[in-house]
Amino acid sequence: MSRSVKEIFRRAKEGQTVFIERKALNPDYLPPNLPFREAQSDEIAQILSPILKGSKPSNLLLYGKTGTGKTAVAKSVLKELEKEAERKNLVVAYVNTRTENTEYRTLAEFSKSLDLPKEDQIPFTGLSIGEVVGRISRQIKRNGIHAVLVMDEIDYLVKEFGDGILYEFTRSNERLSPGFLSLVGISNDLKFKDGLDPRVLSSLSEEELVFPPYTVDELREILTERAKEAFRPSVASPAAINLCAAMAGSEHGDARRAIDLLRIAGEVAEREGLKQIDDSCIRVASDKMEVDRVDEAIRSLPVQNKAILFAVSRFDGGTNTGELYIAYSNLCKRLGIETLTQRRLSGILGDLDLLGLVEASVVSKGRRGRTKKIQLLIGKDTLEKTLSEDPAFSMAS
DNA sequence: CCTCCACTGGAAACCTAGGCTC
DNA sequence: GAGCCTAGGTTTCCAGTGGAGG
Repeated sequence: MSRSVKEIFRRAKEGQTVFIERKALNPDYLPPNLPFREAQSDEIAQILSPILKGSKPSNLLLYGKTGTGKTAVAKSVLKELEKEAERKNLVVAYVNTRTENTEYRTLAEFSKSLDLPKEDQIPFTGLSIGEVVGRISRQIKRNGIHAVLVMDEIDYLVKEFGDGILYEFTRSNERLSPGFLSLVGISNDLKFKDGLDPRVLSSLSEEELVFPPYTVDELREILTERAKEAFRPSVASPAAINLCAAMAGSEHGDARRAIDLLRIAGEVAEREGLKQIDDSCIRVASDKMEVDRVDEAIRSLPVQNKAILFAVSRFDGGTNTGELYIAYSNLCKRLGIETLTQRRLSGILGDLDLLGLVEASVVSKGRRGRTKKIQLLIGKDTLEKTLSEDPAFSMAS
């Protein structure tokens, strides 16, 4: 072990590393230009441009699956917009509602960009949402601020807390005059509109823009560009980049995933002391990402779901609901945890299926009834290893 | 073509835990 | 603190069903 530690340090000292600029492959790195998103950038710029003449731009909604460049495009246009604006009362704010985690913190974060007077500062806690909205509105009105607020992962906010603050913001514009507030919502989920008040929806989606997934060819080009920044020359061969693009893109053109894959492959190569990323690095990286994903998915499961998953793993070659329920009940008794009903088990199986940990499909066996055919989709050993971390399972297996 | 199994999956009631208000 | 509200998870109840075997 100490030998490998020494080896690592020696390599680092000699600068014999594959990276020049590792952060070019970080998930939140904003590259100087965003290939294949020119159309979207232009359109957003077009929609927001009235603000430079002092009038209110339409609200805007951006849609697209993860890794289609929504956030990056939005951020880069805003950066440009800020540069362009000579007016001092232009405020551009970006908030990710998921990382802020609550309505209150989302608003508090926004308020930081508004430069509230001392007596109106938003404390960590203690105010009602209405009061916070009030202070923000007052400030916008008083100083005639022209504000653009980008709300990333807005679907999360709506799912967790409803459309209350969106409602406030979308209909408050008369009260803000001479200032105004334009909203740019970013969502992964097309369905989130269902839960919205129709008035909010129509106001929020005055303009809509859909981000299509990247094709494999596009991913390849994106990766090539990033690789040029991130790695020493010839570390990432075209063939390696091709493979990354193909592996990550086969599902749904997720650039984030592709970039992660390339970064991890680079880390693998570095660790192995290679000067080039080869196919095996990428496969190792891909496996690692998959294992991490599964691991994380299992770890964050509630006990009951874990127990059911464990029960499924007892059956090689699949099982069905009735059989599984018996096994599961016994397991619960053994572990000393509550036993849920069969109805519930059926529901949880559906969840596990959605997570891709288990395959559960309804089959009919004619006279012998209908049931779910259930199969474990992940390695038994990974599962057992991860589950054994949970104290409730220490004496299982 | 009908039966009838072994469940499925919808609907609604129930049961907490947590947060908020007074 | 008591009282109220809400959100999730769970249970209860039950009508519904694909298709092998009659």
